[in-house]
Amino acid sequence: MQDGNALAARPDAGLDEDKNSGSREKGLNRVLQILEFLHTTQRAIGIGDLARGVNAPRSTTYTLVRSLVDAGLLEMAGDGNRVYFGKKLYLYGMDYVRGNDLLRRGRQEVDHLSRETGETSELCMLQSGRYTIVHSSPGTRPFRISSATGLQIPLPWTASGRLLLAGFDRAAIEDMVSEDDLVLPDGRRLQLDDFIDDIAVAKSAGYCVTSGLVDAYTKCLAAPVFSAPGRVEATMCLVVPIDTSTEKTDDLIELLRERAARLSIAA
Amino acid sequence: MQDGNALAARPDAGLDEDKNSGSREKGLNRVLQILEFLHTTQRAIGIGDLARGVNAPRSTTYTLVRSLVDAGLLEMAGDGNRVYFGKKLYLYGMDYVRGNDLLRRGRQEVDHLSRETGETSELCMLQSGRYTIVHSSPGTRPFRISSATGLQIPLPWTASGRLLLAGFDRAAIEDMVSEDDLVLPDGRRLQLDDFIDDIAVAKSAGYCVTSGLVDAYTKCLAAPVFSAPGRVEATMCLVVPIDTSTEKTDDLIELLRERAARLSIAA
DNA sequence: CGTCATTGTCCCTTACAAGAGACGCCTGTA
DNA sequence: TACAGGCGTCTCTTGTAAGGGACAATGACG
Repeated sequence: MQDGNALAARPDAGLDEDKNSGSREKGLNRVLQILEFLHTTQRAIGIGDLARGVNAPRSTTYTLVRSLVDAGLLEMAGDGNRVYFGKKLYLYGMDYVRGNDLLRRGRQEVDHLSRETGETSELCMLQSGRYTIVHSSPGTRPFRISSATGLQIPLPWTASGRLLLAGFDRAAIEDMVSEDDLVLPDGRRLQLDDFIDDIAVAKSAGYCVTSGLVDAYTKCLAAPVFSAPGRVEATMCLVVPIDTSTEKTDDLIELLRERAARLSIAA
Repeated sequence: MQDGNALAARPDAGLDEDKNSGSREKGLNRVLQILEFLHTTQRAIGIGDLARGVNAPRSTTYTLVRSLVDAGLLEMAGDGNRVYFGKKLYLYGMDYVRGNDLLRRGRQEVDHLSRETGETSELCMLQSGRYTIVHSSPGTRPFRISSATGLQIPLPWTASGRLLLAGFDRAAIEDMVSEDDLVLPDGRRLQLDDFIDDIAVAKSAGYCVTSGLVDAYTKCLAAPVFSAPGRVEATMCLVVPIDTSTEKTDDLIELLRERAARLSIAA
């Protein structure tokens, strides 16, 4: 994973001022940082490296990791001195799925849609103010568009982001979008006003299409999933080659909107 | 955490360091208890009830829940003052699956097996000294055998339990199996020695069948999945009607062992 | 209308966990 | 052989978070 492209190291814009002055940290916060760190690395990691990664004292890290391993939230990886997520987290995650109609049905719908169209399909949500790919199904194209579940991407880079922010006022949007988020991967810079305009357009249109934002070869089609009238809870989206014909794109959008609407019903 | 399921099985067995004398608890431990509690309730719960459920002061519980909600590990449920697992836990759980070949392939194998045979199929593992159904696929019978993912059952009640303990010595087994665990749902009581004998038999046979242990209508066929020679990492099992013919049972065991062995290879 | 139970917030105290650092143990390499 | 670097454990101190408890605001009774 390219840590370079702003996904991993995020100073968290503003208020979460990084007291690196070594102020004593609450154990729980350290744990949350550890989990988040493992989520970004996506692999087992040594405890020493972990301590360095979350900028915590070694002794503290050992203590916390032991607690977490005992609890089953983390597991020691095969070779013995590395840790990664544990079975407990998987079980809790399954509990979440079970308790969440939208996610459960959304996953099925996404899988179905990608099999049906052959394109990469995703279910996206806001996750504590950030755009998150909650589930994705790869499609059948020879080149696979990279989009791991759980990946977090700046909202302005995506079509879904424009839909997910439909319900929020300007202040809330400014709050969620950092300056860095407005800079696209290719270096271009979006204007916040333009982005907010996009959101309004997407809201009234009931779908959104972006071309060549995250990369130059794809466009992204997205449709909103409502949890209540006007409240966008999630989006379904399709990632297709940027040269897809207008007619085919329109067909796909139509299909996508229909499926997204179907998800909206009982939520 | 030994007292993890205290509320499910034994409302107040008392023996587990239940220092209700008001000893100050570490925040992290409280959090672990909260998560475990939500796992057993399987539903959103009010913060007051939660505090009562984990026997924690209200003020502390509010503080912790707020942290967890901010972090996305928990979410406020729809109506507003209830909490349940959050998206973050789902994402971490998916990370676990991704980083765990055995689980990923095991899930597929189980789904496939149950479609193929029409019987309920499960993947089981030891989870911090407890038997856990990690994944299950319902099968096509009219009466559905209840076996939720994440369910924890006393080891002696199951065929898989006998296989999972194959690698452990007597002391370790005694440590994992409480007195209560030896009492079957119908009230019968197993002798620990008999259980340990069962384990030895299962180990050398390479499979295990139990009839009418958890309930009177089913038998359970299980085969071991090895992560290293001799080390049982998981089991696959089939739950079939107790009156299934011997020949069919034998066929199923054969199939099961083959599939379990296939899982073992690369792990 | 009172009464009782619950919910969410706040403040103050002190028990205790986070952290610094030293220690012994490995393994690699110069 | 000596050194450097990482790992895992342990001890001791002190800053701080857990907890007790009071408070206002709700809502459910009768």
